[in-house]
Order: sequence, then structure tokens, then C-alpha cells
Amino acid sequence: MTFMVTARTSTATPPKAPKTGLRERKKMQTRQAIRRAAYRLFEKQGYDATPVDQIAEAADVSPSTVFRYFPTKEDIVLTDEYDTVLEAAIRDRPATEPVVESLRRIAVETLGRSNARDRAELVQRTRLVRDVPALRGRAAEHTARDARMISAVVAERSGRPTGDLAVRVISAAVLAALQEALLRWAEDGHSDDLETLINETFDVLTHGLTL
Amino acid sequence: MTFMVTARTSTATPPKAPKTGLRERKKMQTRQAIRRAAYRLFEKQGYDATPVDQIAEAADVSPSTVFRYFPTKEDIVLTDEYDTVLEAAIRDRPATEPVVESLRRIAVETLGRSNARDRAELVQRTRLVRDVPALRGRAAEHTARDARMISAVVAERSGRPTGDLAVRVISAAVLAALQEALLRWAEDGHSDDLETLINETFDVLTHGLTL
DNA sequence: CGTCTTTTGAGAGTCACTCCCCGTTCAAGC
DNA sequence: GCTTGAACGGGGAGTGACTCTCAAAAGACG
Repeated sequence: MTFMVTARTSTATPPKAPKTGLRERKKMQTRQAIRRAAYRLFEKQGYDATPVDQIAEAADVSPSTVFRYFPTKEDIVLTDEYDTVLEAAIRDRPATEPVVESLRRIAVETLGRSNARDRAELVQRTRLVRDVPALRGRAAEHTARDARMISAVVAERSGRPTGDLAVRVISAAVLAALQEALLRWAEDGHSDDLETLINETFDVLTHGLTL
Repeated sequence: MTFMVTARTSTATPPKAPKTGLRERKKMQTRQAIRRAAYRLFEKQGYDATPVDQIAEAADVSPSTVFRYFPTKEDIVLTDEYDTVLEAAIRDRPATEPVVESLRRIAVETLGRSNARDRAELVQRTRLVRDVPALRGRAAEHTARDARMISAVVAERSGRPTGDLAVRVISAAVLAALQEALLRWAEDGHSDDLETLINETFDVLTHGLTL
């Protein structure tokens, strides 16, 4: 889910035990350097107009290093370091709670824990995803994977078989809706509060989609 | 919507007046030849393992011609010739009908009009979309565009402002759900009937997504 | 300090796509 | 039917994302 990326790229301490050692620290630095350079260049001249070589140069590494850190150019934007965050969060919710409610809570809480810088990055990322076809596509893959994960958890929790249609439909619909809230929020001239948008979105979902 | 492609690539007469003329006929032939060759090769050796040059050779045209007909390799799978079909279908439904119901009807009716060959192609396409990341991404773009279109129609129909959150959420959720039904159907060993799956899917949506 | 492992950079190669130009083919008016 | 303008197909050069391989450089560790 593009949304949870907030937590992933957050400056906060990663969930896994931070490995000590100069080597690990340097890796993190390089990773950050590449991403920062990329974002700066994307902002200035656009995603497509920015070749990877240029990013490498700006980050002062070789092009091959960029690809070693990020398998594709898209991944520079859509990093996915802490995939387990979302899953853990869901599993933390009481098993009796409806999925839709779980997701709403997680979204709002994650947001509450984010700082101004995280949010600024989230806007930039969301706009990139909205405007660049390649990124939109890639984001969809992430969403699909998240949907599978959520489906698994919900199936398990509700005792339904894996791959149950209802479970999958709900998971997919919820994520699609959340994405929509995000896009709306990142729209130019977004005066709305993201938490409010998310709550409204989930209200629509639970009220039967009649319109 | 990947789904409506059934109608698009159908052997049935296209919705627009079929232009006469040798030129047009030859174009159609070339287009078909390329796509058929591509599908055959994809089936045999996989999407990624099939370079465009090889498709060109199999279809007996030059590589540049392939790109003239299909802007990207992905478009050979996800053709989009009759974009207006879906929009027209929606506008044909009574304005008082809930969107979800309109979509359900359209899906089932379109399916009813399809023949065995169309369905076979639909399975193959759906599996390709499921398995090939690039295609999954591309399909998502189509879905996003369809969602915007549906939102526009629904907003207009219900008197809500363009870009209304509820409208967008519903459109996105419905399409995501439909996609899920399709994927489920195309799963290996699909014994279920697609119409049934679609109906079940929409039932889940209208029943408030509680689970 | 020396060795062992990991990381990095450089270079060559593949493939999707773009651009451009030239020869061919169809269409339409005469 | 014939000509002329436009559309169409082919060829080739070029770009950019990515892959692979190999050798040099740098942290880890005794």
C-alpha cells in the first residue's frame, strides 16, 4: 500500500533491530543519498526526464550501484523496506474487529505518528504515482500484494478458506478506496485533512456503496 | 477495465461504422496478425522471454511496424480500441439505478454476449495480467482511467460535484472488486461460473463489507 | 598487519522504444 | 486509367533501463 510508505521511509527507528557496524551505516547513507538526489531531480525536471545515470552522478555513486540498491528506477520512489509493518499492524488488531475498521484505525494511527516531513514526502510520492504511468503501475503491484496479504490474515481470522471470494473482494475494495482518499488528498490545492478524508472514505465503504 | 476487453477484441462487429476500403481491411489484418503471433509466442515461451523483434518476424512485419500498431509491447495484450463501449453502456442505464447495479448488469450482459473463443482469450489475458508485473501495472492504468470515467458519469447523474470523494471511492472499489472476480475466475482449475462470481462479488459490495 | 568477505565501479550486452527518412501503396479527382 | 497527394511499411541510428561479469577497493576480524 502506497500509503504505509510513510512509516517505511520515516526517519524513525526501523522495526527490525538496527544492525550495528560501519558497513551497515554506510549502506543506509548511500541509500538515502540516492533517494534524496532522485527526489530532488524528479521535482526539478520530472521523472521521465531524469536518467538513472544523472541520479547516480548527483548521489556520487556509479550507475551500477544505483541498480544494486534499487532494482528498478521505480523502486527509488516506491521503496518497500519494511513490508512486515502493515501485516504486524493488522495482526495486532483484535480478531473480532471488522477488517474495514482495522484498516481505518491503522491508517489514522500511522498518520498520527508521522511528522511534517513524512507528510511532505508522502504528498510528493503520491503526486509522482498519480502522474507517472510507470509508477502508477508499480504502485498497483504493491497494492495487489498487500491485498493478498490482508486476504490471508482475514481468511485466517474469520475461519474462511484462503482465496475466499468475499474476503478478496473486501480487501481489494478497501485498498482501492484508501488509495482514492490519498489521491484526493494529494490533489493540487488540497485543503482537506487526510484523517478526515480517510474516515469519510471508510464511511462510504461501510454504508453499502449505494449511490 | 480489463474485463470489457472481451467486447473490444471480440470477433463481433465493432460499434463504430466499419470503414470500408482495402487499406482499412489490411490494417485490421496486420493488427490481428501481430496480436495472434504475440499470443502464440507468449503462450509458448512467456511474455518476458519474447522480444518484439521475434513477434515482428512471426507476424511477418518489421519491428517498427509492430510499434506503429501498438505503442508498447504491453498494448499488444491490453488493446483498447473501443474505449467508448463502457461509457456508452453506463450512460444507457437508467439514471436512477445505483452504479453498482449498473456495473453488475453491464458485466453480466457483456459476458452473455461473448462466445467461447472470446472467453478463452479472456482467460489467457487475465492470466498474463496476473503473472506479468508489467502487464498488471498497465492494466491498473486502464482501471484508473475507467474509474475516472465512471466517476464523471456518476457525479453527473447524481448531481454531486466532479471529484466528489464518495463517488470516487465507490467507482474505484467497484472496479477493484470486479477485477478480483476476474482473477478468481481465471485461477488455475476454475470450476466456477464467471457470472456467478460477479454476482457474488457485487453482493459483497452492497452488503456493507462487514467481515 | 594480513587475509577474507562484501561492496563498488567499469564495461559490454540486451531489449524496449523513438525518430527520421525513403520507397511503396492506396485513394480520389480528373 | 492516370496522376498526385497522403498514408503506410521498412531500415537504421540512437537513447535509456536494466543485466552480467570481473577486477579493484574497503570494512571485518583475527
